[in-house]
Amino acid sequence: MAQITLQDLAYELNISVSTVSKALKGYPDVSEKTRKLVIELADKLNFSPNVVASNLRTQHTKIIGVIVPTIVHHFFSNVIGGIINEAEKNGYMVILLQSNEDFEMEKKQLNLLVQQQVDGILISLTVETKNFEHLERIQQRGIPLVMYDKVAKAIDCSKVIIDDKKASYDAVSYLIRKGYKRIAYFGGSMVALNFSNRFLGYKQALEEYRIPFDDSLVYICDTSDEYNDGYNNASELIKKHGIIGVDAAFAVTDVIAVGITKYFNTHNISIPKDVAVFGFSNWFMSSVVTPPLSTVNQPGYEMGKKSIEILLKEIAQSKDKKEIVHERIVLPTTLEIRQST
Amino acid sequence: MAQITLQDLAYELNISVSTVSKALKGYPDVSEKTRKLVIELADKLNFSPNVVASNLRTQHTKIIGVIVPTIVHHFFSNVIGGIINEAEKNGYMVILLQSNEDFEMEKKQLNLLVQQQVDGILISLTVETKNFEHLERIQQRGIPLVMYDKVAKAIDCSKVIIDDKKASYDAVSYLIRKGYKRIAYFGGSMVALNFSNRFLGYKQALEEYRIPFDDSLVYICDTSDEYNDGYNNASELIKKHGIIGVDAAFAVTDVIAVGITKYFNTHNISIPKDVAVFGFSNWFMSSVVTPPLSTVNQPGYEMGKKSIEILLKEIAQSKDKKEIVHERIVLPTTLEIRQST
DNA sequence: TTGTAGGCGTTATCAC
DNA sequence: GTGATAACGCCTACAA
Repeated sequence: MAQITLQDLAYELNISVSTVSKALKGYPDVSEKTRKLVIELADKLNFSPNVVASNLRTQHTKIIGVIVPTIVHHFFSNVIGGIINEAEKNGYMVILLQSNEDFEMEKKQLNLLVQQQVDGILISLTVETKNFEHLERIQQRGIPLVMYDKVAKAIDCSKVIIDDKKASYDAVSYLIRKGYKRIAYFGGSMVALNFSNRFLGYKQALEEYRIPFDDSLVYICDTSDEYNDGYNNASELIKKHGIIGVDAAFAVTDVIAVGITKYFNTHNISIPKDVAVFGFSNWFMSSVVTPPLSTVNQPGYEMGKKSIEILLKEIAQSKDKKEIVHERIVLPTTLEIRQST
Repeated sequence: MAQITLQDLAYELNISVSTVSKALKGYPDVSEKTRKLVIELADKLNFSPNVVASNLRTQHTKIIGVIVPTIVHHFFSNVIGGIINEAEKNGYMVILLQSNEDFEMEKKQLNLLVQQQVDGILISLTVETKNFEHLERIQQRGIPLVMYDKVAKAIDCSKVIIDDKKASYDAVSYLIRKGYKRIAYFGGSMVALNFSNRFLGYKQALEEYRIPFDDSLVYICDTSDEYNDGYNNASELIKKHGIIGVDAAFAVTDVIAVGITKYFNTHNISIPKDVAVFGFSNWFMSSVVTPPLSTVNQPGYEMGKKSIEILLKEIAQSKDKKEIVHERIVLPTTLEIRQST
């Protein structure tokens, strides 16, 4: 079934293609009568404009590219939801790509997006990303770029993040103020900036409240199997310190915290009486485990929404050749206190 | 920063545009020497072909459109993951749209995808979708269309689904064989085909094992607040039947089941001793609640993967003008038996 | 082996 | 108010 084009309409009505085009786009300089005629026929024939032709002509695609480390992830799927909803409201569509935390993939995908002539790019970096030439190349091309969640300091562009250090500082301070003194830390690979910042927040809180930092309370979990690693490390923790050597555990993700919870629950360690547990992210799950988990509320949807808002603004600015000023948005996190602390 | 084009390369090398094009695309009829020259220069200048121009010319975009009811949903984000991974492996990109269970949105989005000249469309229908003209129009246009999860019988296209009726029949049969006789049903709106099928499976199992169907054991939960509605309906259930009038609850989603679990846990009703609980979907969460939930394993990733495999096949067939034969894939579900039953 | 030329469907400029 | 014409950047017969 051949697509029907402006030409077909023009031919049918015995007018020129340009008039048809103008009529359809509501240009003022076409008579009411012909406009009606055109629109009627277009409707009747179910005309659907070919946007790739239009894109070629107008030099923009109304498509934005989004790269995300992993889609199947409560936080990121929220981000994506925020991005897509907001994009659509503004007449943009989203091409979604998943880097799987693979640096080479990230580079390749950025190229694909460039070739696709996307109007802008939203990216959360992989953990591996230490070299930023591919990102610089995007900027040299003049394609607006906004980073979210996992960002690169070295690149001068708008960024939307949370303050990981502060968030974990807040959580740990809360624990301390509640009277907990021996607070274990369950982290993820320090290679990831987010995680190392959360560690910094942990240490800062200890310091500020003059609680000695104890290396033996720090456990690093494998991020690819957080639940079981949380469980196993909780077991290690208790083996080493017993129930009296530790009174709280701060985990850097909810899944780790849930693993810890599981271990405690199955080994007659009462939460929070024997040991309190604090998570990070506020996944739905954290509200339904027993006991419900105190956690850091990480605003994924807002992060997506804000990111694309900024991107869209920069796209507009760059089209108008206005100077674009980069923003750095730090979204507030809050503590969701439940029964585990 | 102006994009660099084939013309620029041609000019620079003093050869024709078509030779450059051929060289870049590895055509056999260009000399080794010029090919090298071209590729070198392209690399040096960081040339990136404009695929929208190419798309216009070749009449395909290597983009497929995906419409999903909701992104922030464990099952669907798995589906999306499967789609995107498989698409990328085959050189396709994905435009992701979210219908939010809104029929008008669905129609509009389908139009957007048509205008965008996507090579194919993957869709899971909204609950509201009772009229299928918009889908027929897609097919009239000759755009390959595959439906997954929520499909329309009336439309003749490939479909990838699970057998909801059988899955719930299996679950309930399992309960019966385990000795449970008073099995409550916690469903979702019967307007949704998936849910009404699950209800049918429930009834079929009862029938087959000659257990009388009892209306008062059926509870319909509000799908927009499953957790609380599961909780509240569990309360209703116990209010009406007490602990002796019911010995199991089959819920049509894991979230409902978790709500039920919560109610039982907080009201000293022992799972599974007093009442067993069975869920549906096998979200991660179901494995970490207390007690771990028996549930139906619903293969989201595979559904996405299979859907796009079929779509890609049909795209190829339609390009080759081969006759395309529609498939109907019913992905197997399994029972994940844990400690709640 | 290389080049010429036409066209994909739309939009924008400029004449009429 | 309308229409002719020239791009946008690439691909591909076909010709040289």
